Amino acid sequence: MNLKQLSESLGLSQTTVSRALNGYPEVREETRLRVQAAAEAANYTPNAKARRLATGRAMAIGHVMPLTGKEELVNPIFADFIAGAGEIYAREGYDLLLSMVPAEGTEAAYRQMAANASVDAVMVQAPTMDDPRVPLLQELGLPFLVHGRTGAPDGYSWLDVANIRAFRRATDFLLDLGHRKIALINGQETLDFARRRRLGFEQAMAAREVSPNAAWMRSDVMTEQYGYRAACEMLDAGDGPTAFLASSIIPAIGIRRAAGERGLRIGRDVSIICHDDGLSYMGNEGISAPDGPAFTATRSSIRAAGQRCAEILLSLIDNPNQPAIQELWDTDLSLGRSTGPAPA
Amino acid sequence: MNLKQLSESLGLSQTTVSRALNGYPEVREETRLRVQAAAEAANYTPNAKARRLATGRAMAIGHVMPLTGKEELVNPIFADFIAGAGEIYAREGYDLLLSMVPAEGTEAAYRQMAANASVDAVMVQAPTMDDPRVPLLQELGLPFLVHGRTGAPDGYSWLDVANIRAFRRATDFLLDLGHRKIALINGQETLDFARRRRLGFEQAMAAREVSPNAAWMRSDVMTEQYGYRAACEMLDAGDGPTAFLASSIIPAIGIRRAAGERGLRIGRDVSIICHDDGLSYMGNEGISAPDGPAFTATRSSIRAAGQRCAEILLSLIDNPNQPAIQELWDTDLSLGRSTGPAPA
DNA sequence: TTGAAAGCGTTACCAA
DNA sequence: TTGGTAACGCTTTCAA
Repeated sequence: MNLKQLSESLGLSQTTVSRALNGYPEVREETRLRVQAAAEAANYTPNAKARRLATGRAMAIGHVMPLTGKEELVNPIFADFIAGAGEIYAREGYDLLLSMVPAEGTEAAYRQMAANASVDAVMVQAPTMDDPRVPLLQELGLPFLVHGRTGAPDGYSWLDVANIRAFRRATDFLLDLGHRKIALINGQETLDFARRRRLGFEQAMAAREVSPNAAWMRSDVMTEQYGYRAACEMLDAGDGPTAFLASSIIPAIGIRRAAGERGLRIGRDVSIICHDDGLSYMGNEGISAPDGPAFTATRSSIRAAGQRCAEILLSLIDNPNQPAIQELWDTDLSLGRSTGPAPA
Repeated sequence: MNLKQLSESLGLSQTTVSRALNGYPEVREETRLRVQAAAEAANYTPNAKARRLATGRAMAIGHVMPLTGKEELVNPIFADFIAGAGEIYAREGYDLLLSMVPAEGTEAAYRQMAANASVDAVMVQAPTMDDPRVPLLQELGLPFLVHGRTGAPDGYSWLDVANIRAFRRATDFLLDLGHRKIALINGQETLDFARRRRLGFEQAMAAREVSPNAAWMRSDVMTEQYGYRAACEMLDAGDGPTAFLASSIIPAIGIRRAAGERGLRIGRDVSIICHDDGLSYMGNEGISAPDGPAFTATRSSIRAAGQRCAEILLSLIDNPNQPAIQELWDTDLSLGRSTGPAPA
């Protein structure tokens, strides 16, 4: 059943039927109802391909996932974020176009998308301090939303979690438990969030006049190896940390392993907290078992972030000239679980 | 630049230019070259939207990822598989449409895709023994390829790894090292591959006349919790297994944790092997650190499987009436790493 | 408030 | 081997 047939069956023109179905105001209400009923009855769905051609809109959003050689894994949070965003896309009739490309190929991927107008907008994930995608997408004139921020977070739209606050809180939580010997297993500081997280950690420590041990503040690509080795070094040096604050679940798994091998029980001898809101897709995996690390960002909060990001992104398509939208989200803290008692 | 302008600039008809560019045989070679050169020079790309309408083809492949409540995570292997498949799709001009939906919503998702013809074919992942998607997609007339097999693997196309052989080999490997007390941490047997893997394990054990301990053969949703608890029980019962063979990396992480907490060193006191080729997307995460579990399916082999699956799927679109294609792949074994010495 | 008709940019059929 | 032209199914402009 297509528009022509439907309109003929109603004794109306295609124009009127189209207008009625698309919510144009110049249709008599009675007509609209009649049309809607008929469309429903005939199980009519407008042909997406024809609509795309006629409107010039792709009715699709692009998600590009860069894969670097170092990455063993994809951030599990990616799935929740996409699930949330995809829900909104589907509701609004948009498709989600995914391309996973080698990191070197991302620019080409975006250019391709722009060239053949296969997407109406793009979601940008895991931004670096000086992310080249921002100027690129501006040049291409493709609407985009950054999940996270770059070093110069102006002139474009983003949604970010309050990383400084999240890490200040997480650190406070450990301090409240009596921990003083806290290690920070952070991501690379070329990523905006890593810098902010360190700041939050430092602020919380300073507020209690606890000086952080420089040897316990690490910053690297967040692999399990990294977490494992860092924890081994710290724990084997004697008088090691009683708590670890990790920037992702991946190194936290390594930390847990290092602790386990030394007979240290998580939640008893050593505490691990990790915060992973999906801003980093660098070698992350995830796990949130009881007795494992406590999280400061939950699956549902990440899904909600995905939804909100999608909403903003879609609104950007319709109003390309509006001022940039910038939203700072507070983290959905779910601490207090298995983080271990205070040291004596 | 569109076809009309290009053809006018060449003094040819749109028809001829279109034919030249699309490799139709009835074009004089000289003409074709001239057209191709002009297209190149003008940086002409056919408008995908118009082409879709004219041909009726969506030029897109659907990947539906069901999310169940139980899943904490997405299989990391999913990324490699998609990256491989996406490479082929991109090369052939196809888009990858991803939808992550709650498990209950998958049927609706497929019906939607079929109804508005938004995809030309569908990739089916993680099939169960009696997967309803197979008859559904047959009913919908949507070409599809199953990665894995259902219990009745006939009448449709699939690509699967030789699970029996993979597990026979992995078990042999452990037996060769001298292990006799081997635990099998398997997935649910509603999944075809889990049954096959058990068979492979049993065959290898039987061939050496080692009788498996029934208490050490587990089958469940592959979460870390599951692996952790199973390993705890086995290790705490006294005279526990010296080696674990896991059906996914997720439970392997739990096993490793249980071992660590008991002061057992992986690769010294206990061996862990896991095989994860991406056939299960149920709560999997992945990790392949040295000194961690050894894998019997590597990232590159999974990527290759993704590529091959994509090739087959695309070929199915063009020849809808050909007999079903069924390919059984051998696993790219990468054993021999950190699996631990034989017990005394 | 409704309708006729002109796009949108291809592909594909039928003639030449 | 090439060209004219009718689809493809919608949206949108212009008239009524």
